[in-house]
Amino acid sequence: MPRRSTTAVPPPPRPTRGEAIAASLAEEIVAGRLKPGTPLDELGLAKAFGSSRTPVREALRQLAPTGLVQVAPRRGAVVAIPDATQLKDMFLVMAELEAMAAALSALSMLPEQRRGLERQHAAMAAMMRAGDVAAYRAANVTFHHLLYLGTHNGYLTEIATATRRRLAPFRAAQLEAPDRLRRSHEEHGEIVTAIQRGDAAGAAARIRTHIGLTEQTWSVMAVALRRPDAA
Amino acid sequence: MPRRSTTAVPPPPRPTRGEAIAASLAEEIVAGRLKPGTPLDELGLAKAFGSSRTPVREALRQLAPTGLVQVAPRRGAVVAIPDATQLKDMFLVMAELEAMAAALSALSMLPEQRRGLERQHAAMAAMMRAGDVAAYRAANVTFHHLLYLGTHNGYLTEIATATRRRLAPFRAAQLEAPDRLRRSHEEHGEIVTAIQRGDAAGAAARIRTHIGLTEQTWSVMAVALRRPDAA
DNA sequence: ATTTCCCGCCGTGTATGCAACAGCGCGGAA
DNA sequence: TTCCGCGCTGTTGCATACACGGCGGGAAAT
Repeated sequence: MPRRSTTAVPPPPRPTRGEAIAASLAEEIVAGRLKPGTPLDELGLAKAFGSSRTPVREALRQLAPTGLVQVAPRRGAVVAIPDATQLKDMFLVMAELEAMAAALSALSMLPEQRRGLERQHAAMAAMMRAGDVAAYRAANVTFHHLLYLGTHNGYLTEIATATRRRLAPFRAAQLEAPDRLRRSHEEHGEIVTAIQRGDAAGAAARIRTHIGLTEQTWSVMAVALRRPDAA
Repeated sequence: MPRRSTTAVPPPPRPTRGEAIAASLAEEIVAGRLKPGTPLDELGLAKAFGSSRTPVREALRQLAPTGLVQVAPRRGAVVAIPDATQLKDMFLVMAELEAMAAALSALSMLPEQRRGLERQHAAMAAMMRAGDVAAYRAANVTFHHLLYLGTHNGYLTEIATATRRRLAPFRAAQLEAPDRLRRSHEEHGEIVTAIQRGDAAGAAARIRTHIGLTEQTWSVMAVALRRPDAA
């Protein structure tokens, strides 16, 4: 369950209006309902959320550092459009972050965390067989999040999650590729095995491959997504 | 000429008031002039900066995700106080990010970047010999930044810089330790050599050690910093 | 017809005002 | 004397108002 986890603030007593809007917008963007390039008009959003411009502005400012939206000083905000280079950069870093997470998890996951990972993996097997892409995708987020938590490193968890979120809009369709679901699950299996074995290097290597393949799969579809305005 | 609004070309045309305040505050915090735990009163800051509360609020909201300040929903903002665990987490991630940067740089630095790195290192030798800690510290930031730039990976540069900034307030005194300046420079030398040799693994290993030692040095002084100004 | 300049509109940046909440000290009761 | 409740004050959250700047459309000149 991908819960927003800031560094170490366990009780978010009462979310402020701006935070609520930020969360809502982030959700919309990550889910792909707000497409890259969409202009985010403050007044429009304000009316949509039934508030004034102030909380909307705060939300946008809050989202900007996450990379989900891009704000130009006097020209307003749009849903972020990373170019191909940036995406490649992010995938590379992502692979390393995940590798680090896998390695750390292999070493320091607690027994019940290991069981949880195993359970998650098993559950995904069923989804894979059923061809339920939506469920698998959701479960996949959890799977990787379990890896992060296994590191017992809050900061790593934080930036890995952020990177994953930021990449999410561009991986939406990635699991749709015919054989991808099965292979993804296979790769997960190898990762889990390595982790259970305490094989840090092996787990890291396996997940690098995993992300690398994900990236390649994505590249294939990238062309289609590339030109939003060429029409 | 078709208007090409590239997204990641950051010469900020005209910084807005909020951004200026955010930058200023960040500077103050990183430099250690605003100590962790200091409450950041909106109205007070507004008067200090000669503006209204609005830009100050934006600045604080903007700074919160960077981790430099912590904002409690209805209780205002304070200069961030990471606990020891968080700091350890961050140092660990930092070490890996730098390792990754060093490895990538070893492989893909351009000739003139390599020359620049060498030059920077040479300049720091002089500062080291002169015992000019302030200059060395500033140059050190540049040194590591050159490493990031050498990767030609914008995202890595981004998060490594962010992490370094976030850690900065807690390393302010770190180079003060007697022999640290000389050893730091020695380690830099080994890193540079490995990079020039194209030895990615070696560079990564060297810099892991470098950061690790930094962390240890820091731990020693942590005790002193822990007490909230008992003196 | 095309290009260029100017003007008006829309949207953002900033200031101010109002309401609600949090912290805190004071007074009263046990 | 100590503990609890209550109102007060300061600060934040949000809304509204005002000013500046950018952008696009239209008109005029080439």
